[in-house]
Amino acid sequence: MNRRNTIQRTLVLETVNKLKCHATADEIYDSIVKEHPNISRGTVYRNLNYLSETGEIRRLEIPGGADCFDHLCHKHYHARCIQCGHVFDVDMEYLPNLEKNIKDAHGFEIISHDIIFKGICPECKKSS
Amino acid sequence: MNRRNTIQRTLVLETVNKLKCHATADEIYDSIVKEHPNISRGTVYRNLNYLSETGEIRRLEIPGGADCFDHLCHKHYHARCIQCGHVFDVDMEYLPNLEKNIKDAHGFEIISHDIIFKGICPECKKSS
DNA sequence: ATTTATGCAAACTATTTGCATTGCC
DNA sequence: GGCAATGCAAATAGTTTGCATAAAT
Repeated sequence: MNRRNTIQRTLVLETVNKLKCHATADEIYDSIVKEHPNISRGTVYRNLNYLSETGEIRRLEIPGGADCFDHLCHKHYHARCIQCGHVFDVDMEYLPNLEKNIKDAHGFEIISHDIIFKGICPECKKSS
Repeated sequence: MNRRNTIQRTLVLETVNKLKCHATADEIYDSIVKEHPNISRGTVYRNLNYLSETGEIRRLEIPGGADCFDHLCHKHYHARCIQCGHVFDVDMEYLPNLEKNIKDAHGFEIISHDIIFKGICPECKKSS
């Protein structure tokens, strides 16, 4: 299980860092293919999984949508438009103590938490 | 667009109420098929969508998993085991004021929010 | 030389949709 | 009778996987 730094791996990591936030696997793939037409979707997915596991990038699981990948930045929350599906960052303090509010976790060991706000984005509000 | 109360619709609603919480479309379908072998998966999905829209049941979008459907109960938060994928209720007060903590929503109109804790459930902790 | 990683295609999971038919109101 | 809803199957979206080949160490 020795890591091997392939061009493809490097490309995926660089592209996630370049796109900064909320890029889906497909967007990352699209961005890479432009320059490297031979890379395969499977490889992009495999590397996104690998890099999330090593902690080099962060995976954001979107309810009702495709997973997104972020470069490492401060933890923050998200809002998703229920109409267009777009994900936005929310300007709100991260609540590291939130997990202490749990009265009884029934033996569940908590590792992290996400807050996802749902609503209508400005764009969609305009066109409705 | 006049609602028509079919046997299938009634069955889906009753089954969601019976299973109480966190039943996936598939679990709901399985439960109904036992008694009514002719019902189709498509119909179950269509009715789950319909009943969520009318507000008769609640849809819970699970990041990285299948959507769940709840009968109407008090709002609460969830924890999902990153190993087995099971969803649990969390015994923690609902925070109706959470949305007020947002400093700048950039014109985003917030309708609701979810908090999802991630971690390892007691079962999976045992077997690792 | 070894063995991890790739490319490709096929498989898979969750869900939606087109269409002819059924059956509620 | 009219139109909403069904059953079925095919389509879709997102992602994973098996396998032979390529390439990093």
